[in-house]
Amino acid sequence: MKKPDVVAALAALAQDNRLDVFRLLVEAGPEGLPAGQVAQKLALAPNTLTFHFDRLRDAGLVTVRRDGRSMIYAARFEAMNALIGFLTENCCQGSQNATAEACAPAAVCKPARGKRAKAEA
Amino acid sequence: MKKPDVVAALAALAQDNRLDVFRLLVEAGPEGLPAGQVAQKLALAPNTLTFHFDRLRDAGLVTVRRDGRSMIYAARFEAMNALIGFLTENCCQGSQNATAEACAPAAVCKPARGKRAKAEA
DNA sequence: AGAATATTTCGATAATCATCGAAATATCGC
DNA sequence: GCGATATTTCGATGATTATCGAAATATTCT
Repeated sequence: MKKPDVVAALAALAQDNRLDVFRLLVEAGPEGLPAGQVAQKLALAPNTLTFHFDRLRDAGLVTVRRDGRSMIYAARFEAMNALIGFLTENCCQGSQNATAEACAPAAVCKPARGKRAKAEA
Repeated sequence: MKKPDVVAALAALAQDNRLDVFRLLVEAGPEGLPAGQVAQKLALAPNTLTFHFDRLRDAGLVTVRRDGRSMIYAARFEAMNALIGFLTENCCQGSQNATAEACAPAAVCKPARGKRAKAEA
């Protein structure tokens, strides 16, 4: 993943509603969700949602396909992993220098099936 | 790490120059770097750089301390790890559903001392 | 074809952002 | 205290952003 793509992905996720949208799609899994369902769950105007979907799509974080009159959006886990990979490699090293804090090793993409532990907030 | 903090951190990193600044600080390690040195390495005007530092600082991604007439900025690895943790937990699950692509497990904060492998681009 | 549903496109608007030049502040060495 | 160095503050500016209402497009059903 090259830097411009990383910046684009970060920018796409750096917005309240968009982060919610993406998280919802992640939770929904590879099947994805129809735009309307996302709009309803997050209480977003359909045109505003289109705006956000476009940005997530431009950043390569989601895909769309049509199903009847619905548009089904789905998270691209591949892209998300590439992003995390970049951040990990480029923005989280030097940890062995760190004093006490810092760098609790953690696995990327843990199984976490059953309604994960509410994620703290 | 709560969602607003996550959004703030993502926004802070979602800018070309700022991502460079942060990466430089990460590379520099906990010791940090004087503002002037960062300005020089990245060819940024000092006032512009202050602007970016402020944003990184508001997002909790860097710290400052004064040393003589220099201001020394340093990356907060702790915050970076929290961010990666959030993304991993909240935005990278459902992987076991994923078909082939997706979710190559990787360690957060690998040692990576000797001038890491150029990071692809 | 015509009504209904799902989503997108268009145009406008207020807010935030990145950058700049000029001036201010803090610290050092003399 | 004075000149020099390092960085920040201030004010302005053009660009991008998120949201909205209204209209357009696509698809299904009858």
